[in-house]
Amino acid sequence: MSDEETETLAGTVAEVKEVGAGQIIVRQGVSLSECNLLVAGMVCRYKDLHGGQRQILELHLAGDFVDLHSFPLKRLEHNIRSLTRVRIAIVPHDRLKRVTEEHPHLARLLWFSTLLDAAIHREWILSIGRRSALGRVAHLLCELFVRMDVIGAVHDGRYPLPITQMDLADATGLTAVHVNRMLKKLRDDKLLTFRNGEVSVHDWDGLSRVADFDPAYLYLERRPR
Amino acid sequence: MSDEETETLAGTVAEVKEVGAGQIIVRQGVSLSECNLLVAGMVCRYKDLHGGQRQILELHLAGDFVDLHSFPLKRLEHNIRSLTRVRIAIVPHDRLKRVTEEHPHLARLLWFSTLLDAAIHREWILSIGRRSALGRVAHLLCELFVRMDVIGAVHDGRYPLPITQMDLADATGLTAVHVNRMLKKLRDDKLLTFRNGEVSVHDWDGLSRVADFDPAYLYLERRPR
DNA sequence: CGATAAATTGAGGCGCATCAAAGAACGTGG
DNA sequence: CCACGTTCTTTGATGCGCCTCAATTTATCG
Repeated sequence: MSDEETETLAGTVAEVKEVGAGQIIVRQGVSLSECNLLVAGMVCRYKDLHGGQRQILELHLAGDFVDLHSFPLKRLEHNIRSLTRVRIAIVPHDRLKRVTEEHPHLARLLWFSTLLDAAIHREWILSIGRRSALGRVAHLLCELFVRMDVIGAVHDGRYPLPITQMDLADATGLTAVHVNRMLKKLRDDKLLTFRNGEVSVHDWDGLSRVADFDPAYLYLERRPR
Repeated sequence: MSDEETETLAGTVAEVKEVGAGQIIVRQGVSLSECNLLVAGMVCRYKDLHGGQRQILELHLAGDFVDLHSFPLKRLEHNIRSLTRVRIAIVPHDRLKRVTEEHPHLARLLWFSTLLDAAIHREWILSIGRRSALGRVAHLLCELFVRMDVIGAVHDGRYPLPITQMDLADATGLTAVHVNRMLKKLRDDKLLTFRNGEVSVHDWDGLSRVADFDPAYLYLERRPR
């Protein structure tokens, strides 16, 4: 994104607000007229079954345009909830409409951003469908390592992860008890430690191997305009 | 989509070709300069782990713009394979670029179409992560019923599904053996029959209940321009 | 510092996988 | 149109990975 485009996008922000941890930011089925750009903190998208089972669909970090897809979709079929205290920039749909019509390249970048979410969804389908419990946990923590690294949140192989093991369970399709056992195994195998809201990677190559991790799906390479 | 927009989009087609069953249409990682619009037949997107386990990510029916997301993404991180003999319309990226710049509303419709895929991905994450094996199979067959109905392929509660039980297994994160048992149970419970490449739904309400199916994620309602 | 939520560990059970083999459907060529 | 190989479906027997239930320890927060 060019500096000019960054400025154009920044100009669409109508308001910046703070929300506490554990708050529902967008509720499924509600008609929407604005999007939420996550400035600081962490949120998740999730869905529940009637039986009460919860599945987290994606984890979002600072910089993510959490519900940009509500612009074309008009409503969401899932909920969005803050995992920590968060700062959110509000972008009205009508401003997005104007900006995307006047700036085709920026429009494609925004489109790209929603497609990146879809690519992450697909990797999660693979993960939950075919990876072992250990592989699933390892893979998720690999993904977050790379995404945290992109936003400069990794230092000395460590990054903050202020969520519970139950959240990890809901993201991987496991139970909190089993996630705990898998984390113990990763720790015992000297691959990584997750403690006090921080992930510390000790052996990236070993971890990637267990996770069968390939960052290609995160589309990190520089792209032509 | 207006008649004029339909015509505009039709004008972007450079070529229509036929491909046999079981052919790879797009290979992961390859740089792309055109998209494939499925005119007839059925294709799937899938990914493999190094261990050889396969996961199908989405099933596509006639009318689906199978890899429209390659337009902004430039390459795909998964494969696309024909499940049956298919007819495909080829749309070059440069024509899409021109059309989307000149027709903002059509651009949003195309964006919407890729977001619908993402919504389907999310429902699959929920399905594979939290539904029972029976629920997963039932839910997938519910989804296909509704999508087949949209394209007018459902007659007397029946629709064609020319794929194998192994394909169903790869789509639901199960084994072919267990899918077979779940199909038997659905049959014994008089909910549906899947035989000779055709699904016959006997009890939609019962099936929906077992699947915990809610078609909201398919965004079927009419939307404002 | 007390209350509450989260992490940890153990014991036991179930759902789905794995392995195996027979039967049915399908495609292909004679 | 039938013979035949191949793929797909079906069913049974067995095992394991993850879930469930439960209790204790540790962290978090007002």
